[in-house]
Amino acid sequence: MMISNNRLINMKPLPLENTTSTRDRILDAAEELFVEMGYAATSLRAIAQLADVNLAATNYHFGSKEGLLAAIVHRHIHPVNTERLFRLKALEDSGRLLTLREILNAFFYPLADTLPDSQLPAVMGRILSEPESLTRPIMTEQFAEVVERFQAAAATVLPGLTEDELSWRFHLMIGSMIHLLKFPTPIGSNEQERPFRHSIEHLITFVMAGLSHGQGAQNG
Amino acid sequence: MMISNNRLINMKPLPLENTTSTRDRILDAAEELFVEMGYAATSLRAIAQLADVNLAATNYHFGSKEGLLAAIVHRHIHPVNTERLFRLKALEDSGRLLTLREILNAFFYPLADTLPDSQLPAVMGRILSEPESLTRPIMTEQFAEVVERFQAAAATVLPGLTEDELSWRFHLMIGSMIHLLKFPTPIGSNEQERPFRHSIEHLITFVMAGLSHGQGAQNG
DNA sequence: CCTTGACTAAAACACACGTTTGAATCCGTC
DNA sequence: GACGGATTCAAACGTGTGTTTTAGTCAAGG
Repeated sequence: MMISNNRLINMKPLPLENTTSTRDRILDAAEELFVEMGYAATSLRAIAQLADVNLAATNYHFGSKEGLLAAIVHRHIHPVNTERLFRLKALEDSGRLLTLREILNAFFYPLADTLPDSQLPAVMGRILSEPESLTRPIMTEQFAEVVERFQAAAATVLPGLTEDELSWRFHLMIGSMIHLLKFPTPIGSNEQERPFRHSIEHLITFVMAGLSHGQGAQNG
Repeated sequence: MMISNNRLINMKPLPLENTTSTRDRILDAAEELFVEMGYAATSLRAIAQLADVNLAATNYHFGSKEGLLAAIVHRHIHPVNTERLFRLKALEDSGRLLTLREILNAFFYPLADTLPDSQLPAVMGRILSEPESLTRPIMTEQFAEVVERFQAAAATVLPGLTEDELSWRFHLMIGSMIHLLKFPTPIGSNEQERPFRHSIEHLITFVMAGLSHGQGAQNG
């Protein structure tokens, strides 16, 4: 990703204009098209047209197409991860003995709570499904720390599991989560649309069973 | 997808040449590159070069880039689905009362058994993560029937679940499966490479707990 | 009022893409 | 050994891509 030569490209605090800024219109349009077509199949021209913005504006504001992607991811996932760590810290600071359910709540519910009605599920579901070469830098930068922290927390309430076994189960848990982001309701079901919280609830009970099976009493 | 004007494009029985045919070399090369770069980011020119084949050969043999993708999927998934249904039928014909474990075995193990040492996990993991517009026709054509059949079988051994609840759990199960195809071992773990059977075993115990929680005794 | 810097506009650049064409070559069959 | 369909080949077509350039607009500051 080339760095634009005259401007920091990523995290500029919004200038709080009364009308939507060019920069934000690009982010919104790009998001919509990435979800629909995938990253590679979405052209900057299509983004510029949908955002009603000049073609060069994207490269001006984000340096490159990849920089644009990074900005989209960051906008969605940064507040979620902040909230996740905040909730986990609150749990740990309570001094109580935690339950697995509490830990999973702290991990998953920020996906639904932090930016209500946001496009987060669709956006992240699609982006996390892009080829590894595109995904890996984003995954590691945005996720590694959080997953590690939560896996450590889970280890304390699942003392019967080896580290390897726990990482296997976490691995599969992440798979369920990504799939649910991409398809928030069962495919081919007549389930009507519901708040994402509802999907999260199914996810938590499912993975809680998967994480804790073979242990003693399931807490939570 | 355009149909080539002088040839059926998909299912020609291999001519059994002593040396690898052009058609097969294209399939092998395309597979490798699709896995690495994704569909959209892989050019026919790169495929032709890797396969040591003329650029026009792909369109000659498969009609279009999309036809090539369909042929790749079919080559991997058709024998697996055949084997899945065969094993399920064998179970059902036994007249016994089945266990959930038996049904899941019949569903998942063909992924590892049917084409030993094949590229199936990587290939399908990547392709199933492509944008929906590309994926959907493939999913429905190749998967709908099998999933429906197995979900019906699972319903008989999980009588305590509503149809909606079961489809939710199946939905999450498929997510774990796809993720496991894409990443056969936990990310960031020091787990060494193992046969795919080993990943499958983790998958089955994980989803078995997720599918059957809240039920009575877990059978299998 | 002029300057400055952030931003937008229009056009072009250089290149890669999927696909098509039409001739050349292979190869089993008559 | 010539015919004919199957396959391969080199070359080109038309289009779309991400990016860059150059000029222009606009609002605030000195």
